Amino acid sequence: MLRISKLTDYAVVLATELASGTAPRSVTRLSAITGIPAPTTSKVLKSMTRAGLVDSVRGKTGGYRLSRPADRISVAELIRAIEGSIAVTECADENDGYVCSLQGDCGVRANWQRINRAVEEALESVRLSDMAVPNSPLVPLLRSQDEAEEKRHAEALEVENHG
Amino acid sequence: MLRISKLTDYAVVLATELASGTAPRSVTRLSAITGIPAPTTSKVLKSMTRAGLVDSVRGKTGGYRLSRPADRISVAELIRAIEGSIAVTECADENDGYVCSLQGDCGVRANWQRINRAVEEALESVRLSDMAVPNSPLVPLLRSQDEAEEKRHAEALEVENHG
DNA sequence: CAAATACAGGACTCAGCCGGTCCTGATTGA
DNA sequence: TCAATCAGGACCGGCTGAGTCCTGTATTTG
Repeated sequence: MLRISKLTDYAVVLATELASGTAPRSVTRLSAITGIPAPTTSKVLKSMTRAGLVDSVRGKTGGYRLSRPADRISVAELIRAIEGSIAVTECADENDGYVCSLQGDCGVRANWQRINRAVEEALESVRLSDMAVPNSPLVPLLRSQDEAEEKRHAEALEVENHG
Repeated sequence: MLRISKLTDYAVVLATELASGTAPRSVTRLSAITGIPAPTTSKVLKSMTRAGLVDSVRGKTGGYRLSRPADRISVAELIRAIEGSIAVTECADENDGYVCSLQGDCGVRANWQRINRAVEEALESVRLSDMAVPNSPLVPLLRSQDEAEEKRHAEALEVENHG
């Protein structure tokens, strides 16, 4: 799993759609285009508005439009808009006043926080404009040659064990 | 959010503990050490056993122990052991026979899959042995200087909008 | 001004699953 | 044989994710 919510997925789809024009489009319209149920579409867009990612225009010719160019909106921001903060583990949420019920000094905690940062930064680097392109060269996460090599090794081992 | 489950967190904690020795340790023992409730500890270890990450030994002197050296077990494997597959979005799950209810050719889908891969590879590169060390230099995910620069820029903008 | 169209902001519901417990075997060491 | 241990379920309660709906407010248009 390691899931992001369905609503977040919708947010990305809607944002991608909005990226294709500048005139505000209504919930009804966007719902029809994307296939996302109207009330849900509305709900998602409201969250995005509060997060400052889209602007809303009321009245007869109103609707929603991106508040910034698509290359200035990151996937991480979209996730945050819908889900609050990005925290892989409860104890990795740096904003939260969470107290761990397990043994006090589990060194694991600090490491989760770093993994979390890593994931967050990866998502930060993917922009809405990248998502709009069907096969853009996204996030070249693999770092060095040798790390890739080690990885392949680990995967090979794993196959042995699973197969 | 973008959460992994609490159980997965437990799995990492337990595995980390197991990494500190080779003799099998019982659920009771591990529960006492980690602070994780015994039945839950048992449940998690059973999943890990099925996934081939730990070996179980029955009988009076039985218990659990790692099936491999800690540097041969990745965080990704632990996650998979508990949560099945690693899939950021439902539609990004390559194993699943999921049919998207939205409009047919959303280019977003392929991109989610790639983000997913990126995250998965990042988690694959983090090993249990890394988690055991309080402050190991984990996943240097940031790639190039300029990307980091652009990121900072985006964050600055975001602060403006939130403040 | 009045009507129609849109968004804003909640309250509300329903289902799924996560976290947790417990029970009944099977296995093994003493 | 007895006690300790794991195996494999069933089971349950509560949270929250996904979705709907209702009331209010803003804006355009005739």
